[in-house]
Amino acid sequence: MENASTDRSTDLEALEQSLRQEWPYNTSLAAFRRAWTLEGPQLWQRVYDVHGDRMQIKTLGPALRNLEKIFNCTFRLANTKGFQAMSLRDLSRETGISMGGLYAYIGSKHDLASAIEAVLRDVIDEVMSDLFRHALGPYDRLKAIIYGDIYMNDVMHSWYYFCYLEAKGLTREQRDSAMQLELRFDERLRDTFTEGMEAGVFRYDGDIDLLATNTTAMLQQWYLKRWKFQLKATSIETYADFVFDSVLRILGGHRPQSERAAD
Amino acid sequence: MENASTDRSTDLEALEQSLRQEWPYNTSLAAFRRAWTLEGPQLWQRVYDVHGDRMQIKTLGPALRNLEKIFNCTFRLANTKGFQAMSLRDLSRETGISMGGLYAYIGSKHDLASAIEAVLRDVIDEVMSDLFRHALGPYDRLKAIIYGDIYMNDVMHSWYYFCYLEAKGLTREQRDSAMQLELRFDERLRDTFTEGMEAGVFRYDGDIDLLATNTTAMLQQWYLKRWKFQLKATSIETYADFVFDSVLRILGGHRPQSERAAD
DNA sequence: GTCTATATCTGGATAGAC
DNA sequence: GTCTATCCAGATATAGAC
Repeated sequence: MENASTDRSTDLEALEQSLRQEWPYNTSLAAFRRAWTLEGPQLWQRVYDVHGDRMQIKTLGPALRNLEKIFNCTFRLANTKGFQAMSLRDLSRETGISMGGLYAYIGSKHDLASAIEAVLRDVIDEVMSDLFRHALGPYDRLKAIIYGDIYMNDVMHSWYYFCYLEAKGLTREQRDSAMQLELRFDERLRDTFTEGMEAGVFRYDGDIDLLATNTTAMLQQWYLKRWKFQLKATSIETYADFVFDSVLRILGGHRPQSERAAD
Repeated sequence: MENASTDRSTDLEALEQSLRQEWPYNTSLAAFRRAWTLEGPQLWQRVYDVHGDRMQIKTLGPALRNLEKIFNCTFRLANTKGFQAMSLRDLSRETGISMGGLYAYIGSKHDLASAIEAVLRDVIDEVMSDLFRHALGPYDRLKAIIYGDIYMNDVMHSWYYFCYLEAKGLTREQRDSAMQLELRFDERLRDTFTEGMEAGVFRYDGDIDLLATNTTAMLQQWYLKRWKFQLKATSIETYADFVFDSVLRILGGHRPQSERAAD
């Protein structure tokens, strides 16, 4: 991933460059997708990186090709009839891979669900780490969180939807980590609110923890209520604008002069 | 149900009496529970009314006693491991009723899920019909919807949670009705907003449909994110106040003089 | 690396005794 | 009205050929 350097000196460099600038990936869904390539071969490569050690197949060519088939068909089946209700025979038929073949890619049915959760966490962690590595003012930070998260929800829709609805099938550890991840996201929102209030950008005398919690909930709607948005033909930009606008209205916030930059 | 008269003349009477008054059941959770008795024997009687024709047992005594066991254990099992993952042998062990015994109360495993959905719909319909039979001003109507819905979510928590997460296991018809019910709820919120704007009680220039949609989402949080509210020890009154306050802030609304009544 | 064939078991559902 | 015993479809998982 070119966007997420793990090298310390590069981190510092990026951090300085980005001071007082907008997060560069939230200007549009198209820009986000171009920057983060969470689709196509790079996605399946990531799946292989995370899950490869549990596979018998080591040749990259067929591995990536079949991982794509297996995961995509799992989403199609699980997100309509449910993961428990989906049999591996269903999956075999749908992918065109035999039963025996499937087991060269997954250790067990549960392993498959587990891998999906692990890959999604990996992606979220990478994108959010990058977002918080940029030093943004509270207004731009809030904007980056909201737009970035909705874009990510959109690109990784099947993954989020699966993890939300099949959480009960995961291990205790995985459920706990998922809860921790959500709590951490809430905290980051809350800290952004607090920071903005201290800076005089927001003024709000209500319950700031609950506001963070419910902002998270509004963001999750983009993958949880897809049927409704499709029915009403609501575009992703419309929805992201709406969420941002709603939170600002509650917070009593407007973009401060000091944060006006490239945008 | 004493609260939901189907008699027309009584309807009109209640309607006149309630003009310009608050909905009488949203003053506190305790008041709501006292008025609507959605627990105990009356609840199982309702289950029997809705689902009884599919049962072999016709004697009311054991019927109510075992229905309570079966449904409560189903909630405990399904809401932890999932309905599909729960076997009827699990349910048999948990209830203390034999496999054969269970089948005297349900036609099939799927029937059980189906009955849960049907009973919940019945309750929602009854409570909401009553709410909208009262002629309230837009401010009080909004308050009644928000508090009433959260109270109902709380009392019927297991039922809501089950229906939300096991929706995929239901028939196409049932899923469609559930979606219709939610859309109708959104519409009623939206109409309340519109009415309030026309009356000058609210002023809002944003997307009113999305606001209704996301208000519904905030209300659903009370049963979807119970783990978070328990963790943070958020009381139901605190949460209901917060949601009402947030929507009012977005709408730019305050309680008008004209709607001040008994409260 | 992929397939066929098969072992093994679990779960839903029913028959019939009490 | 409730239980025991049993049937059998369908599920996961593996062995071993190609």
